[in-house]
Amino acid sequence: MTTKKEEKRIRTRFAPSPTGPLHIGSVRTALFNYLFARKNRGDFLLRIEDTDKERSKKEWEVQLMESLEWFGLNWDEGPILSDQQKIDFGNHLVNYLGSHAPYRQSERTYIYKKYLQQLIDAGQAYFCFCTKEELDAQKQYLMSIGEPPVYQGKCRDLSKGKAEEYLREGKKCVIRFKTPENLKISFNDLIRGKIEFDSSVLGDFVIAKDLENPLYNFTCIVDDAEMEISHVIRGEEHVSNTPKQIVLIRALGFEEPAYAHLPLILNAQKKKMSKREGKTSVTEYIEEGYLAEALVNFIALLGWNPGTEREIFSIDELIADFSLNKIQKAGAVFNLEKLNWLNGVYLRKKSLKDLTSACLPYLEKAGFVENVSLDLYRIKETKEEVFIDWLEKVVFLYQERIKKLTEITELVDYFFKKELDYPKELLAWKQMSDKEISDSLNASLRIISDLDDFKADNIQEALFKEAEKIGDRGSLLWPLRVSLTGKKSSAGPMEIAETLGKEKTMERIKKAIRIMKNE
RNA sequence: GGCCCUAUCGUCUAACGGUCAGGACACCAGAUUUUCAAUCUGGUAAUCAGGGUUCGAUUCCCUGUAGGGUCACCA
Repeated sequence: MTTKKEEKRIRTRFAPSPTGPLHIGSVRTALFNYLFARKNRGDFLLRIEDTDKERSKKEWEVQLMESLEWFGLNWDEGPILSDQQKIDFGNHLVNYLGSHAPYRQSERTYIYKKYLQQLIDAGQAYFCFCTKEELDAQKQYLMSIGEPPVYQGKCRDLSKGKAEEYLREGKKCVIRFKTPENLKISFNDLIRGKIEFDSSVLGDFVIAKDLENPLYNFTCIVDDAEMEISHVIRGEEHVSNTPKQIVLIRALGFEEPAYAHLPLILNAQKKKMSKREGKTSVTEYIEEGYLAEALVNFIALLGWNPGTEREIFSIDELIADFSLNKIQKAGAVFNLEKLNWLNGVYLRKKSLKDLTSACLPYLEKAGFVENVSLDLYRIKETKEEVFIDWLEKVVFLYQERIKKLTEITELVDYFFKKELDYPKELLAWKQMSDKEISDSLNASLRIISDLDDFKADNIQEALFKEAEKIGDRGSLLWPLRVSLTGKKSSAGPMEIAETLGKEKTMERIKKAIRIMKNE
């Protein structure tokens, strides 16, 4: 005889509803489910909770899966893709999905119906014919006298005959669960410890609009049981749903999963992040040029810590170090500054090739270049053709300076413009007089025109030699740099000159000289 | 309002009941530098309050305070 419980396979799920873009908090929920499953060599499932037919849209479902793909959060199993889904999802996503389509609640109505009927037959659920107006008034009243605003059970003991009669008449109704009275429902939250509720605060809650239209709390527990989910890891806002789900689980004789409720991600006002203020959907962060690695690293550290002082983690390293008991109980403010820093770290880590290809869409969108053929681009304004290698040189100059991919366009715009537009005063380093500026620019022009091998090192050597005579590098380099970029801050002038090429460099210095002459 | 949860630098967080309360971001100063970054060095900055328990409390208990979540025929 063995008393040791058989090791249950770890199975988690991410269960979003396709009613909008993926929320940053949902990504963290997905990530933690993923990390926990991978860490324990278990399964990670995706379940689309689209029981709300009004609000659920296929477009959101597609976008949601694309976001998950972007983050690299792959799920393990699912039904076979239908022909309709292949059309809806598009080639790219179909290729990506392979055989792992997500579970969709809208396709599982027959399952819920079966269990719903079971509860009704057993007298554990009943039809309620109360009107919305009636219920609203009741709720108002209960709250005004400080009682929990729960259903008072008017239809609870309606006779079977009467209910059937109403049903036949086509009277509007819902299905309520007959919540056991005077019952303490407690569960052991893996993050928070024991949490207890009194069943009186639950009331006879609605579990379905009708047999064909079950509601969240019901579909959720049926699916979790059917899919043999071992750990339900979800946001803190679900704590109050848990006792409802537990009484349903018991009524249906299912096995209770383990629960872990994640602390919320808060905005700067310490409130639950909402769409109203700030960016909450991941698509916005993607568009702004945050990298998946950076976002994953950042989000993981929001409410979880490795127990060491390490800050940088790849997703595989997170899997290796992840554990639920290192998760924080209190909500965490989304700290954009730290995300920016982390993104910079990952941007600097990227190979130049990868970074450049990540920047290209932004450069094209800004109208700087257009793709001509494989590696060939055309600068839109000058019609000049450049190879990808050259674009890599441009990007390289700013690899250490960008925090987000969007920033690349304003940083490098001067490489793509025919004419630079800047005020004359910008050419002055400290208190330089007009004459000093002109002299400085002429000196740079002379030095550069004398140079044969136009490499940054050579340019620097020649320039520094001249600067020594003047005794001040700034008065030579600043005007030169501004003449090439039209900006008060940028990468170094020698590197820029090399990238620009001798001809353009000279053109721009000459232009600056003309500006000094007020021409 | 009822119920539930939470509380360490501005923010994310570390600290078997014994640490000088540690790290990271941000900020400030210095080094480097033509500028802006990057980089390096240093610095400012916290245990919500009051009671217990204990030789000793950030840590355990109670009360208060503050903040958050939730109270749908949404999920």
